[in-house]
Amino acid sequence: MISEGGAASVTMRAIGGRLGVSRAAPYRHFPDKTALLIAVAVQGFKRLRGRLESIAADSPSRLDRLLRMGEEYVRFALEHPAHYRLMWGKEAIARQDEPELREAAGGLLQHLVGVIESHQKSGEIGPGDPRARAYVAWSAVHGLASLLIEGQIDPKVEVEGLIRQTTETLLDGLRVPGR
Amino acid sequence: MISEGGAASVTMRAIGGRLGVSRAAPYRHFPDKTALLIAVAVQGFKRLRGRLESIAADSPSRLDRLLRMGEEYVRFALEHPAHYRLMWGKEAIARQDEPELREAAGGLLQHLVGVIESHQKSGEIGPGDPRARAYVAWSAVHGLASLLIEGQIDPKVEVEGLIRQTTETLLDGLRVPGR
DNA sequence: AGGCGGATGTTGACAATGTCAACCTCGCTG
DNA sequence: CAGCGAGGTTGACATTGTCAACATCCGCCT
Repeated sequence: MISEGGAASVTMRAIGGRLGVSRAAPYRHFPDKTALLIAVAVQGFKRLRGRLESIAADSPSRLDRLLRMGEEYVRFALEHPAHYRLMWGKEAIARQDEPELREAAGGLLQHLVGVIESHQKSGEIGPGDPRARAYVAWSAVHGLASLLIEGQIDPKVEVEGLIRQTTETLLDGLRVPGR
Repeated sequence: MISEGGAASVTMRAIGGRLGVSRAAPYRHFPDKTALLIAVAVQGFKRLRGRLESIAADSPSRLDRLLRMGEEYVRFALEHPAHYRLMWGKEAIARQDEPELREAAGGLLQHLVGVIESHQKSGEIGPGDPRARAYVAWSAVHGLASLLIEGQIDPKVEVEGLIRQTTETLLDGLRVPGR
């Protein structure tokens, strides 16, 4: 439903109708609309993580791996814009800290940190707190994904090229030894 | 109101009440709640642009300028999280392409492109489509700002350091000549 | 001065929505 | 076989965005 009509079209009543059930039925399964949306968001995080991990698995060749992970990340966001937006929007999900959400996002980060550490060991990425470097990498891809999704990027720009350039520039920066 | 109670607290009635006026009064000035929010978002873009331009103005020394612009960008987002979120959320602003919004955001981009071009001329940034390079830079700071605002970054991490590291890594990447 | 129009504001009303409470209705279990 | 709990239903309510009809008031034209 998110994909089809945007987050605004996701209403308790519509969910019920879609399932051939009444408007209040979802409340037997989720305490809140917020809780339901969080569950959907968490599922999104898990899918995204799965995709990134499968890339890391079948692409052992070194730096290539991080590059492809970044590209895949952005591609996921482009394929499921509404879903991706939901994963981030504290707007739609009006709640301070949902442990499940934090955990799902944390898993993603953890995976990235692991990859970065391995590249640091092989010297392809400069030293320094891998967590901080992971945040930097994450910022780059997340930022690009957001800009693309929100339509802030001139449609005339060739998207695949921009994605590649972003990931490569990021890697160039991370490669610099003295930091 | 956005700062105080989040975007959810911004209701037509509350706006009216705040101004000592009735609930429908705002409709004499904006056709829509969406239109009103867009106006607020546009104002946010203008303020942000103003801050970035003033930095560019009083910091003619070369690369330092881009660095400080990036830091200022993230700082703005941290100071006005709800406002910054509104500027991006297609969630809150359910509308396809609002020309005013696009124009405001475009202005920001244009300024950034100009700065990048000047640095390319002086050789501090590698050649290539300045527009594309601007998108890359924008992605980095926007991504970091988003992650910080949405509370995705471990609060134990020292924020100012992370901001600096992000901007420096970005610059390192942009500096690489052969791209 | 007098009147008129446009800008601004007000109240009443309506539909959509999230949510709760009271109630129903099975199928499984002690 | 009685009962209980999971799942479902309808009725109701407050909130909200929004429109229509009506009121008010200030400045301008004659």
